[in-house]
Amino acid sequence: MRLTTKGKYAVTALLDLSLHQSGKEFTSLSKIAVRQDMPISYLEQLFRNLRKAGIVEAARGPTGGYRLSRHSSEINVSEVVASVEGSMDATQCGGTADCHAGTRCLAHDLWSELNSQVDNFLINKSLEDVIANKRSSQDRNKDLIATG
Amino acid sequence: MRLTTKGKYAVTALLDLSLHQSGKEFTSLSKIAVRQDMPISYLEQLFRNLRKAGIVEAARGPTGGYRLSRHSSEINVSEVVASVEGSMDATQCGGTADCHAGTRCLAHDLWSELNSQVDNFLINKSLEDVIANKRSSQDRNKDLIATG
DNA sequence: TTAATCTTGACAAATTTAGTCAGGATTATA
DNA sequence: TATAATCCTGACTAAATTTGTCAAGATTAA
Repeated sequence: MRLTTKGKYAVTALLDLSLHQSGKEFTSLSKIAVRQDMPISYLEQLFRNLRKAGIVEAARGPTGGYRLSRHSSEINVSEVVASVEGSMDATQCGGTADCHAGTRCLAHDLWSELNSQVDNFLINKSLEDVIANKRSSQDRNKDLIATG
Repeated sequence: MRLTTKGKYAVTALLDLSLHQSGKEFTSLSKIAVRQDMPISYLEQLFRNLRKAGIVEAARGPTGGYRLSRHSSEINVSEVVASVEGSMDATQCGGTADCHAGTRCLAHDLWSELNSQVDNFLINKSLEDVIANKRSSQDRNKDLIATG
């Protein structure tokens, strides 16, 4: 089970894309790179995978860049992470249950269950959900200021 | 967030220990190594940490080995994993929320929530629980055979 | 035509994981 | 007391993975 900066960069980059996308225009990687403080050449590598996975669309040339293929409510965090770093599977055997001399190891079911927990959580989190939580916390602060 | 063979070995080794411990006797690493097909020198490294964490007790000399410090129902998987590979924290910042130019990044709350999910799950799983699940699945098979 | 973008493949540095090794300390048993 | 089985410790190494970099090309708005 691994969740590295690769997957985290991908999620954050898409959140940035989502926040700055109004309508159908494209956002360039250089803008994301500056705003989120990420190496642009690394982003290029990640967006290759995001495009292959059908999560973003690209346009070349000036005014080009990337945009989400679907609405942010239709993209979940699990598929984003999976697209750049493969399955987060926690079992030693990749689910085949041949982790110990051809049969399932003592802990196999434990890791399987952990997989389900994590998957369920991430599949049910859309990019929109993540942004909404972020907003609501900001709104709370605004309210505090507004109401003094 | 990482869960590598280090943590998985540790959990499996303790499950083995728990299964073969009747009373207060000690089990040698060489037996665990053979039964679970793990490198003994690697186990030595892991058991250092498990001992420091107060999860196992050691005895030297012939008839020596390791045993659980507490009952298997009082040892949870989270502390076992943590003792050999440190926190599984998924945030980029280690929880300090300074992941993006000194302030929290767009995804900070998401990874924090993921942490809680995983932690809650693993803290509430004792070694005994894991073994019980294993047993119950075996029992089910026995029942099938017994009832023909 | 130019410059800004994406596109692709290969490469490289840094870090982490996984595992080894040699020697020492302790202790039950013969 | 000698022996052998164990734990104990620190340092080391090899392999894998992560985290990038780089160069050259293709596309396209202005």
